[in-house]
Order: sequence, then C-alpha cells, then structure tokens
Amino acid sequence: MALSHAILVALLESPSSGYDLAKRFDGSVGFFWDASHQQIYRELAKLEQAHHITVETIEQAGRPNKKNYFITERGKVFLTDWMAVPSSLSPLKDDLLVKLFGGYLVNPAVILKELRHHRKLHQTRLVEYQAIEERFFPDVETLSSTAVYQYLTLRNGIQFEQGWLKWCDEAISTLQTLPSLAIADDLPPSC
Amino acid sequence: MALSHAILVALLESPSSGYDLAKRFDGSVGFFWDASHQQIYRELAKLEQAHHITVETIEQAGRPNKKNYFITERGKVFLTDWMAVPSSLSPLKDDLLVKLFGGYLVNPAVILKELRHHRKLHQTRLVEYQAIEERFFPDVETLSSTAVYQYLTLRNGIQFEQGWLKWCDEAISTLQTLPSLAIADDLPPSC
DNA sequence: TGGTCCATGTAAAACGTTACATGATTCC
DNA sequence: GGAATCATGTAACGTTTTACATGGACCA
Repeated sequence: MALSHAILVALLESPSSGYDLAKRFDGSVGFFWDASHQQIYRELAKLEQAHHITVETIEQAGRPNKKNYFITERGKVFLTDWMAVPSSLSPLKDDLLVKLFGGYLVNPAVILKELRHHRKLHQTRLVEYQAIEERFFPDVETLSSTAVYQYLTLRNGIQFEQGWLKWCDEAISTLQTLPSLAIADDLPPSC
Repeated sequence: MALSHAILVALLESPSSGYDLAKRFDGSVGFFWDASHQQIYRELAKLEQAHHITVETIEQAGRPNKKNYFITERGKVFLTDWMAVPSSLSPLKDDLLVKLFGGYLVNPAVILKELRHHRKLHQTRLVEYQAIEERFFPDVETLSSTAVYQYLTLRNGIQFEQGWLKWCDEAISTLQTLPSLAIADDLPPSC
C-alpha cells in the first residue's frame, strides 16, 4: 500500500524518471522506505493509470528517452488524505535480533562477531547522516518549511543510529563478561 | 527467507502449535519479527517437509486437536549455520517518516497530531517493555546464558523506544515553533 | 444469544525479489 | 577492450496480506 505513497512523496519533492527514483530510493527516501527499480516501474504504471501522476517524455540523443513523472493535483489530494489517517507503528523485522534471541545455540564468539559487524555498519551510516546534516542543514534556525520536514526525518535517522550504537556497546560488553567466554572468545568464529 | 528462522528460534525456546506461535508472534518474538497466523501455518508445513521440525498431535476433548511442533537436530544445524552468516542492516519501512518527509503538503497541525499519536504508542510500548524487564529480569547479574540473550533483545526494544520518544519530542517542539503554527495549531485537524 | 477463545486451514490478490534483456555511451 | 552508467522494461517466482471458512466451548 505505501510504496505508492513513498513514490508520490518523492515526486512531490521533485519530478523524476523511474531510473532517477530508483537512485533516490538508494539514499534519502530509501533511508526510511526501500524499493527496487522493478517495483518502482510497476508502481509508476499503476499510479499513472490512477491519474496520480503524469508523464512527459524527454527525447534524448544517444541514450534512451526519459519518462519524467510529475505528481498531479489528484495525486496531491490522495497524499493529503492519507496523511490525515493515523498510522500504526511500523512492524519490525530484524535478523540480528532473531539471531540474538536464539544466540545461546552457538558459541558466544559467533554472536559477538555479528554484533561488532553491525556496530560498524551503524557507525558508517551515522557518519553518512551527519555528513548530510552538516552539508545541507548547517543552520537549523533558517530552514524553509520544506526543509524542516526533511531535516526532521534526517534527525530521526541520526537518533536511530546513535541508539543502535549505544545498544551494540551494551550488548557486546554484556556478552564479553559471560564466564564461558574467557576461552570461547579466542576460538575461530566457525566454532 | 527469515520467517523460517524466526519460527525455529521460537520453537527452540519452546515447542508450540501454530496457534501458540501466532500468539507468541504477537509479543516477545513479535517485537522484532512480525508474522500472521496464515504465514505461520504455511511456513510450518514447509519446515516439516524440510525435516527442520517434527509434529506431535495432541488429542483434545471438546476442542480441535493440537499439532505441537518441535525443532529437530537438523533444524538446529540449519539455525546454527545461518547464525554464522553475517546479516546486513534490516531495511526500514516507516509510514510516519514518509508522511513527515512530505509534511509541508498539509497543515502542520496534521503532522503534529500524528507525531503526538506516535509518541503515545511508543510510550505505551516502552512501559510494556519495562514491565517485562522488571518481572522477568530483575537481577541482571544472575541471568542464565539463555536469559542473557533474550534480555539483550529486550534491552534493544527499550533503547529503541526511548530513542523514538526523544525524537518525537524534538520533532514536536521544532514543528511547534514554525511561525505559521501560531494560527494553524488551533485549526481542526481536517484543514 | 452474542462475542471471544481455541485451533486449523484455503484462496486470491498484492507486493517483493531475482534473473533476464536491450543497447548506446562514457570512463579507465 | 571491459566495466560501469544511462534508461527502460518483462517474466517467473516467492512472500505477505486480506478475506473467507469451520465449529465447539465458555462467558456475560
């Protein structure tokens, strides 16, 4: 249901081709909604049928023509209506937590390795977010009303990643103090 | 792919029927992996075919028989192998952030209402988590090695909800200081 | 007598993933 | 000369969601 909304919100920010959207879903919008190019093309076709978007074909020399999509008034109404309907909490699906929940099945070193790996991934993403913050939102006081909203989604990402880092540290140090680990931590990860 | 893993991890904790699993996926395991009863029944059939689980039918008087599922040695190996393969970050899909990203389309009061609503939902869940913490993990020093892992998943939930609350507060107070809100905040939510 | 709980499932539709396909251009 | 980028898509398959279906037990 909500891929359509994510696409419309992206087109609201700026008209794009399917190809451009796919790239934007790989950063920015993609930080809170993920979608592949195949999904995007399929959904664009549907949105056009529903008159939520229109196309403008851009002829290009030496490369495939571009279909540039725009949100219509009808699309905006559709979005506006949706925004007024309360959403429930988004369900989580997290592999790492499934692993952890049954972590006693394997040597603690296996789980520790995975935790350290995830800590690094979250750290990298946090740095990425902070770079965006510095580059695009250096002066919070003077943000346009459009920018405020996008800034707040970024702040959510930063908060989220900081929380992960904090938790990873807690989990790592807790697992390290497990008595069985005095030996196990030195074993190769496959054990 | 990973619904099977989530079910196996749940069965590892304790053998259950499909019905019981569905209930467990509504709390505990469900806090980090969500699944409906239809998915669970279908996946159980597959897992049985793959010999990752076995059934034991319990005859019951006056109510439908129960199929109690157990994880097999093979199922444990399957889980163990999976735990050693690094996972990537779980992709997010969050309606609220999509709404926020395009929030400038509607009156700020609409978004503020949604933020306050979400703040309440997160607050409720945090309280729920903290109740579990107090009841089942009162003494962190003396946890069994099984319990440590489940405690850490709970701690993740607590961390996560606290992060959301903090961010909601930040977002609400940022939106409240928008100049347009001096008037807009008093309008009915449908505006 | 009406609703919720127990306990299992089927069927169709929507959504998501993986693989395949094309073809020129630009970069190394 | 090979890889990546631009730009679009199709096809097959797998997963998830939504709705439907059954039927007794128990509670208010």
